[in-house]
Formats: sequence, structure tokens, C-alpha cells
Amino acid sequence: MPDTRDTTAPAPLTADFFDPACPQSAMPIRIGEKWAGMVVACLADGPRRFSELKVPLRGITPKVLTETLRALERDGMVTRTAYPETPPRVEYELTDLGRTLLGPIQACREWAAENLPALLAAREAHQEGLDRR
Amino acid sequence: MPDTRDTTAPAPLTADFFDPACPQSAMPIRIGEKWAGMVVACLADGPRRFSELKVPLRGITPKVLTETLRALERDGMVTRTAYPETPPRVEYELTDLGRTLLGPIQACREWAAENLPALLAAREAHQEGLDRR
DNA sequence: CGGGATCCACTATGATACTG
DNA sequence: CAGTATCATAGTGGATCCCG
Repeated sequence: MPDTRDTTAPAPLTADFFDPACPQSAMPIRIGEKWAGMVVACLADGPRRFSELKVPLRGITPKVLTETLRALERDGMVTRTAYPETPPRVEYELTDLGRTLLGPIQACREWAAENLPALLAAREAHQEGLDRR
Repeated sequence: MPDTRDTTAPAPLTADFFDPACPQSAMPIRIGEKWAGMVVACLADGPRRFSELKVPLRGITPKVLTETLRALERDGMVTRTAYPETPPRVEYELTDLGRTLLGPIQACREWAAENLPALLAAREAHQEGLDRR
């Protein structure tokens, strides 16, 4: 296999990021904000209740969790089922479309597990370089 | 293969999102903002110059591109090489660590290619549901 | 329990103009 | 060319209180 990194200049960039009408096509999982990926991951094993989701997402406010779930619902990623009981019970579950997100999310989490230490080390080294000036 | 979705309640959530000291461990590629993933993708084929990167990321302002590149540099994802010429020339290139990002990014882009239409359709259907009220 | 309503703070992103 | 400086804005996240 030849070295793909030749000494000549690489081909001109013919990016298509914006052609498919999606400015975020490289990173669609950032559906709106920072919690969506974690919420989807929490729903991987089956339906969950509102307060059940708050536990692992520690610190998330009800408002933000609601907004995140509404955005995911709007995009067809989760379904919301309210049971007319007292006390009320609401369950959120991934749709088939939502489950397709688990692949990319898992890829990202594995990346983090493997490479986050290196990232943090690089960041710290960089900080030291700044401190020594 | 048995159905993994049993009728009993799924196991309690034992999320580890925050245990590894990284609140974003599920989504580290969102290193800071929305452009980082696209910038890394643009660097996939070799070093690129500042103004070369601006083309595919159409509309990005120099300020934001600089900030994005600095953040990636700080985290050890790209190197910055300035050539003392006139006119000045600066090249950005992925490090080995930065290249590990290409996998997850590619997974996300493939997800978008396959499922973005469904997402947009769901969003539109949801909007119609609201309109008809 | 599962939110909705307000108000507030921060940060990412952007437009514009200028410089080594 | 490759940025920096300044200003302005909007999206996001959060605190707090309230309700069916």
C-alpha cells in the first residue's frame, strides 16, 4: 500500500458540508445542544421516565431536560407516552430512527475512552508552555 | 437471536458520563463548538492553509476559524506551522491524535447521509401537526 | 410526578474594520 | 495572507418558583 500522504499538495477541498442543505452534516448529533447525545445514550436500554433520566444527567434542570426531550421528539428520535394516572407517569423511548443514533454515539464514546487522556495531557502540556512565558 | 427488548423494566441507569471527569464524554468531538468537526474533516487529506480552510466552511469568519484552530491546537489535535515568508504562509495539519477523530466523524457523517432525510421529514410532520391545531 | 413560567448569565457565533 | 480588535447578538444553560 502506497503512502497516502504524498509530498505534493493534497487535492483542493471540495467540501460538501453545506450542499446537502445541512450546515451540521458533519455533526448532526449535536441536534441542538449538549445534552441530546447523553439523553439518547440513557434511552439505549429501553423506555425511561423523566425523573429516571435526571439521575445520570446529574445537575440537569427540569427545564433543560424538557427542552432536550422536546427537540428529540420533534426530530422523530424519541416518543413521549403519558399515562393518565395519579401521580402522572411519562415515559420516553427511542424510535427506530433514534436507535440509529446509537452507532455514532457509541463511536464517539469509544473515542473518548481511548483518547481522552491524551487530549487532557496535551491540554495540560500546552498550559504549561503558556505558564513558562 | 433473542429480542433484547424484554418486557420487564430495563436495568437502572448507571451512567458514567460524569465519572471520568469529563462532562462531555459522550460527545467529545464537540470539542467546544460547532466548527471543530468540519475543520478536522477538511484536514483529513493533508495540511491546509488558513484561507484554504475558509472556502469549504463558507461564511466562517476569520475570528471563529482562528478560535477553532487554537482550541484544536491546544488539545493536541492539529499543529500550526508558520513559514517566515512574504506573504506569510501558515499550514495546519492533523496530529496522530487528531487523526483518531476521523473515525467518529466519519461515523457521524455517514449517519447524516443515511438518516438526515428521515429527521427532516419527521420535523416537518411535527410542524404540520402543530399547524393544524 | 412531571413539568411550565420567568428571569438571568454565559458563551458561541457573527459582522465589520484594521494590521504585521 | 493570516490574522487581531471591537462590538453586537442569539442560542444555550441555569435558578427559582409555581401548577395540575
